[in-house]
Amino acid sequence: MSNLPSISTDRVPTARRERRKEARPGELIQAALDLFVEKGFSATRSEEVAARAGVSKGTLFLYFQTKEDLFREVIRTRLADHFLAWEQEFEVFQGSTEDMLRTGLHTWWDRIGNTPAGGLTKLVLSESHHFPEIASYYQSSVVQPGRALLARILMRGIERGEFRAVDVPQAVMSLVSAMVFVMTWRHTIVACSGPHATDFDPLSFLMSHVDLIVHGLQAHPSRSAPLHG
Amino acid sequence: MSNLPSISTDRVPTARRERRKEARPGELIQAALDLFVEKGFSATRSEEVAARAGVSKGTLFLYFQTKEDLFREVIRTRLADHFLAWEQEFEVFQGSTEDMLRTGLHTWWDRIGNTPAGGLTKLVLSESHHFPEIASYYQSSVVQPGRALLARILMRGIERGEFRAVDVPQAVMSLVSAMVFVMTWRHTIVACSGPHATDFDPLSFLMSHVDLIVHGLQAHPSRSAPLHG
Amino acid sequence: MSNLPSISTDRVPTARRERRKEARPGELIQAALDLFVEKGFSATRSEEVAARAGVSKGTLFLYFQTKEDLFREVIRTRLADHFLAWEQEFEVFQGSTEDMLRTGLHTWWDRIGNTPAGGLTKLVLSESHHFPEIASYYQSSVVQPGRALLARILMRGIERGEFRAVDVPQAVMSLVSAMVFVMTWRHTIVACSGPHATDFDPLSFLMSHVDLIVHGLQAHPSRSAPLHG
Amino acid sequence: MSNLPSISTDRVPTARRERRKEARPGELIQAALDLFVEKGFSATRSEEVAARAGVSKGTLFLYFQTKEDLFREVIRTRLADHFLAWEQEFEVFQGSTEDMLRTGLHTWWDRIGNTPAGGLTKLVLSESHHFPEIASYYQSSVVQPGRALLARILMRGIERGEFRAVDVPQAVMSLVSAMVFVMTWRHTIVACSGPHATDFDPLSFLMSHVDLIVHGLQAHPSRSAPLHG
DNA sequence: TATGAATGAGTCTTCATTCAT
DNA sequence: TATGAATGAAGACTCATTCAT
Repeated sequence: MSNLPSISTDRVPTARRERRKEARPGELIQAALDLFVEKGFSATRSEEVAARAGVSKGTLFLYFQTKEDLFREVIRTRLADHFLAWEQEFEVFQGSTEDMLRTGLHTWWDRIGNTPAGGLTKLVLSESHHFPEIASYYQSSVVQPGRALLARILMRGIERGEFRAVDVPQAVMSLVSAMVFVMTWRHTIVACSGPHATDFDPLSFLMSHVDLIVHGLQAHPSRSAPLHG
Repeated sequence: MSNLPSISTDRVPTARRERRKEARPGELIQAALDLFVEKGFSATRSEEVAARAGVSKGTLFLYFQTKEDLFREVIRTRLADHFLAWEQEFEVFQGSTEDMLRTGLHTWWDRIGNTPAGGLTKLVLSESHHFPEIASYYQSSVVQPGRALLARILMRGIERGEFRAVDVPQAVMSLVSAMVFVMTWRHTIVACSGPHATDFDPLSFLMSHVDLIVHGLQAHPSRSAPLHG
Repeated sequence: MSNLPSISTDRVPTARRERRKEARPGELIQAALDLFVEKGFSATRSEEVAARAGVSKGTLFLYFQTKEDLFREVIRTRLADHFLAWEQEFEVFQGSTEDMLRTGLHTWWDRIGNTPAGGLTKLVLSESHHFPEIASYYQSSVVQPGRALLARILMRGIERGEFRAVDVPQAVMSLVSAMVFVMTWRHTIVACSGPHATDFDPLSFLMSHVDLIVHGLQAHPSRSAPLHG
Repeated sequence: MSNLPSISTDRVPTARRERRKEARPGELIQAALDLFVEKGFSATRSEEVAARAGVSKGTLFLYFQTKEDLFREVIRTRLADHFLAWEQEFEVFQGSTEDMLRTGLHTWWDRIGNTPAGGLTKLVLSESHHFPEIASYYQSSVVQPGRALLARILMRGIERGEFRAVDVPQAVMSLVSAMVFVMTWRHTIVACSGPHATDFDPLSFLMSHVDLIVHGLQAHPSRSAPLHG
């Protein structure tokens, strides 16, 4: 691996050491995400994160000033940075707003909710007393953009005459509450109760929830109801 | 049950000191509830709890084996013991199931959600990694009874023809998610963001949420909705 | 020892535990002084201090908030608190001011310079970069009072016509410099060079220094010189 | 000695890079001196020294085995090597010994005391616990030569009948103490107290000190003293 | 020669819990 | 019952030094 053809220039950053430098942060963030979600933020020792990423304690602090910083980066790369893509997908979506909501939540579940990243929300809640700045960062970089995106979807429905002119921010929260809830549930009750947790399937709950919300939102609820009866 | 007026018990506390002895656990639990909610569980030192209750550190451990034990007792006396009363109120309720839902959530908000006890849910979530047993206990003594109570209400609505025959457990969760959400929100985002948190009023959100859910639940949605009455 | 006659009241703080509480701070300060002077402040681990005082690490922090705090207390009790007594001795001194100076420095050498406390000055110098507040504290609680006391002595000499009307603050510094010097020397050069340090006796240097300050080097300094020729 | 104009040495550095190679140690030493004095020895990270000298961390360790080595070299090149020149100046001095003392201290102040090199003494004191060898080295290569030089001056005064036949080594120390004192003071108290440190001017103190040493405090010291002339 | 990524030893402080009184 | 002095485990972060390139 370190014997790449030395054809081109004599000082190309090809060496193992060089390549690691670019890969390290991502490896550390991945290790941190897994361990934080698995054991909690405070309960995870920074040395464990380093060890799982295959480096020593000191190396971790070469890339992240503090453990809190690492946490912030995990949130940024695993949650906050997704919004740009989502907003673009929103722009090009064709179809009914009801479908949009279902597709949106389904996609979110696949990409976030049902992945380790879904555990971050609970971590932020758990550590908000100890690390208020993290909670603040999460609020501004994840919650606000998320609410804004959902609000645009609901307004699209209202503008197109698909939905009633309900209080959009409140309705957004009705959706957010379900998303937060399934993430929290998965990493609390399920993690503790184990097997009999099968009486609650997050994705099917999300779809039922959207169903309920949409029926509640519909401008002409009578016709469409049979679709999901 | 042990909090009945002390008329017929076998230990009538005559002396002042005697009375303190019996009151101690309650005073400690109250102090613990307030401090845990205010500062978080791990951030609250046992000595602080003792001090607020007016006793010394050692005395706290005379009544509760560990800090975790104290936490469990707080949950039991401040949350779990409420369900008996609620179930009785449910039996005698007269009126539409929609009213019942609104009244129920409103009452819950006044008695639990908007009191320090409402902060316990977030504490349980936050500490579930450290104390899975407490999460389990909360699940069986608070969540399950709560879900059962809400399920009975929804089934009442369906039986009386007021609601569609939706998936009851899922719909219950749609309600639970909002309740959990407002409690969590109050003690996380609001606590951190401060003033501009005024864009979210928990009670009005709850009512909006019920509104949305009920519209989604209604058997004949077209007639009933004076949209924002 | 713990079986003292239980005659008087039943709750006298006679017990071993009680008595220790009052003795502990002093024991810890003594242990800290010895170790700090012996090994340096930073090089002394707090656990060592505790161990030398015969207690555990935690106990140290029961009496002193931080290691820096402990340092400050060492300075206060071993240096700063002496000034009151010295000022009283100054008031009642009878005799020539030259004698006063000699007696003062001699006393200082016996009580401070030649004891472990004499090592504190060098510690303060050494740690002034890391703990500027300590240097500040030392400056205001030791240096300033010390300079003030010496200034009063010199002014007494001037007022009584024994001394020339020299620049008092500067002359004070000439004395201070020697005091600081002998303390520093003892704990630096001597500590490192070992045996051949015998070419420098601090006390006799101090006396020679006073002699020089009072009489100067000049070959024809009038009448008074013969006194100490 | 090795800093003579590079005329006749056997290694004439032709290329620019070649010149850098030879200049490196000096640049690193200069950077180290400045930073050590400014921030203290242990508070200065090796990387900072390298950075200020315009090289990378690794390069520093190419020229100096350890940080302690670098410290030793700073002392050698910036202090120890001055004595040769001073001794030559001593030989050719014309004038009274009192003038010689004044001139000597004044020169020392300009060339050492008032330059970054003056901070080295305090560094040696501060780090003597950690690096006793350095203190030893300083003692033999700076203190002893310094004392010897001052002793020769005093003895000149005695031989020429200008001074009393005092104990020369002790009197030397009286001068040394002031020199050490002003260097220490500048880099400790002043660095911490800031502005109001203006009540102490090192050079004027040095001159006052020489005045006192030479003339003494006495009120009637005969003809010789044009008191503040 | 020069670089800079990687290493890992070392320490203060908190606080739940105990137990002598 | 009540006290409060004492215990001791546990973990983040720095930086001199190395060595692969």
